[in-house]
Amino acid sequence: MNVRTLCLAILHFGEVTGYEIKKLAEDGKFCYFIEASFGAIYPALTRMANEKLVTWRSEVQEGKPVRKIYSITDSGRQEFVQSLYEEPKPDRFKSEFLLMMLCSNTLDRHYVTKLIDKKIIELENERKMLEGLCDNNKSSAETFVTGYGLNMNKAALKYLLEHRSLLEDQQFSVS
Amino acid sequence: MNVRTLCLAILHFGEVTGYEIKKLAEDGKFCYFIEASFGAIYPALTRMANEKLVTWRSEVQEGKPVRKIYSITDSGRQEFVQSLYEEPKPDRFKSEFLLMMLCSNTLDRHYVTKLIDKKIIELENERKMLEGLCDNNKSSAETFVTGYGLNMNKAALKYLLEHRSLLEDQQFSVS
DNA sequence: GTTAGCATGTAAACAGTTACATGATTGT
DNA sequence: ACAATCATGTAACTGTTTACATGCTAAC
Repeated sequence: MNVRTLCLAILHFGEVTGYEIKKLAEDGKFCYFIEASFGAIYPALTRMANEKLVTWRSEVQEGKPVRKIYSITDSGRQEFVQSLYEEPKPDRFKSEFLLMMLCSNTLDRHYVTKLIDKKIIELENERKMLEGLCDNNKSSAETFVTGYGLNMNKAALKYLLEHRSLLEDQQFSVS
Repeated sequence: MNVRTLCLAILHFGEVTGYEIKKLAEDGKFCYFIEASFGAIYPALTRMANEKLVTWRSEVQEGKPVRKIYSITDSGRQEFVQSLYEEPKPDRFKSEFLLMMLCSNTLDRHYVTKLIDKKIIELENERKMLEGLCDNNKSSAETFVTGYGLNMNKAALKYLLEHRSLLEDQQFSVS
């Protein structure tokens, strides 16, 4: 997976601007794929427009910058669907929080509690976001994917609440 | 998180070779942090040895290559613990599988079934690996972290089994 | 008055991947 | 025979991040 494929994937579901791609990959419906910065998205879109995988039109708005609205072309869609038949890389869950928890006995006890509290709030906010997404699903595939994320989120939250004492009641080393 | 911090984190828990760091970050106890290739790990260790954050000794083995066993130094440990007090980046779950499922109605029905079956086997293998890790935990922090991973794995597996019909019973587009 | 959101884009710098090189042993 | 495991390392390449540039609106 790279920024190119991410853009094609989002464009496969409808017209968007570069700015919207960023938002959708960050928070929205497409948050399970990769993160991408503007410095990666805009050049990718420009290159793909040259290669005729996407096209765009300008939309002038009053008091706001011009929007470049991108659409996927037939050859773009073809390349995208073809990429779906390539061997998927294994799923990965990565967490700096878990590294901190693994080393929690070398940290300050109150800092650990603060980190856990913050993580709980983060998970609750993510849950609200995901529940919002679930409400306006169109297809059963969308229901499956947003449901998957919500399921993982709830599992993490439940585990944290039930097992945080394992970390907070341990022996802390003095520094 | 970068390769440097990953190496320091693993060395914080004991002496290892570059080769072992790769394995531990791939499959082992440290699989929740980042993936790193040999081409990233070896130069990182060499650089950190120059900076006196780590040291190493050679171990000659018969019929096998020489092993360079790395240890963390006091200043290495100091830098590492300090990095644990920096704001953690949000956790992320990334999955090419979910992208495929999101687009499953444009794929071949049998291919979708095959992908789900493969994912189930992958999750079961991961579960066995994690259960192996859980058995030889030393601290409650380790118990917490391996338990977290196992909990997420089980939640994913359960969801997949209960909801796969959502994908397999949908209307597929003809190509 | 400052921050955040909307919106696009460039260019230098960097981190990390991929491919290659080497070589013995063990398993299929 | 061939692939896999153990084990270290280099170098070219590439993809991406970070920082900068621009500018208007709305909220706090």
